[in-house]
Amino acid sequence: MSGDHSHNEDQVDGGSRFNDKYKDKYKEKEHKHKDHKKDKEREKSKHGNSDHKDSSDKKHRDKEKMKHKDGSTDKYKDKHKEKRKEEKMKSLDGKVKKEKENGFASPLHLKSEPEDNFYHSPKHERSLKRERDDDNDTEFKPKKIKIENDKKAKKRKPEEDAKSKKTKNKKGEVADGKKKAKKEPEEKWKWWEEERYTDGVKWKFLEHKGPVFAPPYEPLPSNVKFYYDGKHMKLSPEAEEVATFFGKMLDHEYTTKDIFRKNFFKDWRKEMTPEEKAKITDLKKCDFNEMNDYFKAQSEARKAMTKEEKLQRKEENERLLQEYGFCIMDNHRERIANFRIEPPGLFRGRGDHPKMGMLKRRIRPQDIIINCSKDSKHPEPPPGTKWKEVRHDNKVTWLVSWTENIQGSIKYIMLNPSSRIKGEKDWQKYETARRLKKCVDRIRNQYREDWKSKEMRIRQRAVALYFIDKLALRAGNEKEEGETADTVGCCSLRVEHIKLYPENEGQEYVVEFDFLGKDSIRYYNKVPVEKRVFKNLQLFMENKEPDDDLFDRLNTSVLNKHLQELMDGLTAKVFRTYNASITLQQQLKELTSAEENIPAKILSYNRANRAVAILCNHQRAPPKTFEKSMQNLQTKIDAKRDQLSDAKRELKSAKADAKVRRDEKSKKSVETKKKAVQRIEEQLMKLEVQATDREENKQIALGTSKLNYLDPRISVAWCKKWGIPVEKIYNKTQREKFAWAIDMADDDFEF
DNA sequence: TAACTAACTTAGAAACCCTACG
DNA sequence: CGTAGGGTTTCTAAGTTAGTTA
Repeated sequence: MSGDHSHNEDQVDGGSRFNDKYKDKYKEKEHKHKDHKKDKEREKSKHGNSDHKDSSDKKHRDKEKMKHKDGSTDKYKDKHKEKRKEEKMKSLDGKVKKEKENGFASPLHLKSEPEDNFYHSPKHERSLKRERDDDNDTEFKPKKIKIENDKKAKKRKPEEDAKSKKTKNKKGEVADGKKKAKKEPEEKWKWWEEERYTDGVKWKFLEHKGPVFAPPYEPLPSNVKFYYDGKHMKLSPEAEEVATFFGKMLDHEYTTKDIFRKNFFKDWRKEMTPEEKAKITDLKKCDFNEMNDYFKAQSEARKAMTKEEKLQRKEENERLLQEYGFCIMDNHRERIANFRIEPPGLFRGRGDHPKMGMLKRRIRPQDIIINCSKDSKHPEPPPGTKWKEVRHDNKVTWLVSWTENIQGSIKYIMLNPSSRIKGEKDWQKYETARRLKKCVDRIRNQYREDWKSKEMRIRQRAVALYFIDKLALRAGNEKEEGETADTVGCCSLRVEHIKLYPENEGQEYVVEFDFLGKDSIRYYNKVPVEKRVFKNLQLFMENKEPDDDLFDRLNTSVLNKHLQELMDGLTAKVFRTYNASITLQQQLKELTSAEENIPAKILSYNRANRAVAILCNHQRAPPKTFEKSMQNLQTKIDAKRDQLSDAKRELKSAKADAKVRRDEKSKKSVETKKKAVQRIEEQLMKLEVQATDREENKQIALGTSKLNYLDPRISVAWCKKWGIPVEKIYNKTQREKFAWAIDMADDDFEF
């Protein structure tokens, strides 16, 4: 058997001696696996591999073997094989099925970042006045907030009005004691001009009103009936509530999926009375249609409400927002992101999620942990109830937490992205990425060196890092099989996810990636790689089954530990941030031309943004109405064209007329006509740009990168440089989130 | 060391709402 | 004035990362 392990050993062409210790360790781990099936599977695959003792394998093995001082093993990484195999048996076309229905198919290539300059990182590096080095620099002058300067005040006028309305309202807030403190300055607080906490403390004072619970269940009116096997059946309130969750979703594809139905039915039965349970044994015999109709009618009714009713609803919402949607954190009133507790319902996992359809139970006060300062006025639980706990932990940022019943994970209520606590973190994230910029050359040289390492784990680490850097892949943690959809990232890639082509379409050493990533979004890409990478991949894949891990000596923890050594604060995800931001900056430089008008410049911006979205594989399902809306737009364009030729014709005749008549009036008429033509031309151009933009955006989602990966200062600087109002790039919410960047970035900001 | 836990960021879909157009 | 449809907001799932525990 010992030989059977060989493929697991750390060894590379360099070869080395056999290592029995490792084998033992490996065995030990095996026994830790909870599932016996998995052990069996393990054995199976070992046998399978032993069959592959080809000469090259032998050669490697016999030569000096690379050792893994870390004693790393195959670890649990492949423990989940069995299930996957089973699934595959069931559906050979699993891939196709699993794929999201977003129509994504073709390899999207980032046109920029050509191979040849990949390792050249932009040189110019300059720091802004106010900037501080993210980690240790605290030499910030805590300026007191003053009036914003005129320019900005002007620019922000529209929202400012809205803002001040809000700030007025807040006077309603409790103003007791020293803590609550000084009246909020009416101007926007520039937290970025103040010093930060350094010691892991997130706040000194925190007060809030607790969460808003989901409204209690309202039983259906008696005329809305449920039928089982064609016969009316009155359900108990508990069973009825869960039934309505399903009834509401009848039009959704989920309800056609086997797993969803199975999970739902199982959980639903748990809520039934013994009688109901005895009777309702087959979901297919359940008729939820009246419920479905009822809820549809309800939403129609809501839409059809009178203005006053709508206004009333709005005001009620606003009241709730004012009361529960804000907290006081360190003397400032800050917006809470999700102050409403998630209502009960059926779990909607993405992709092929094994738990889809399970009942997400209602959260009650006794499930809730409150976090606030000791010296604050603690939120009251609803009458007759108790919180699970009230704690005062100022090393964390959340206000409320509870444990969710599907995955057993913890959910939190936290602050809005516009808040200081989120903003600082965001800013810091980009500063870390900028620090990476300074040393990325070194790191790239290093991993290129490591491709030649004698140690397998180092080679794997280096190749993985290359992918993360070049392709902006996610780190790829291991996941518990059967708990979530089968998706992967870089470190968890399996052999089946890549194909190697020594030569493909005229290019050498092409790797084809095809896997499901986060949210079960397909990643498909064909990329030429360096020869050494290619050879390494061949080596990593040797004697492995399709569902073996490509990087069996690597996981995210190992990788991140290594990265940490290369640069303080460096982790795998920093590469995504860095590459996204640097790409935007590069693309903006490349695509923006001074002569173009504003709409054209904005198109360029969107294209630069798009390059990033493609790099990060941010996709969306093409809107259902996409084709139609494209057509509509085309019709508009055609109409505009006609209008233009009409206007031109009129201009012509006006000109002719003016020539003959030579009077003021006809001259004027020419001028007007000229203007009209110009105006129409502009409109046409705008429409055409819009069409191009939309077409190019069909399956690409720009929002995610804009919100999470692109240093906003790059965009702000670009706007300032070209005289584009930031509003054209960022909507109100985005401007709130990026207020720090809008305030501090000048037109010469360099990422 | 690996498994587990906590905290926090990132993500696409769906719901909502506003506005331009007929 | 009604409405389509597109932008915005909300929702909550699904990741990453670091720290703790066994």
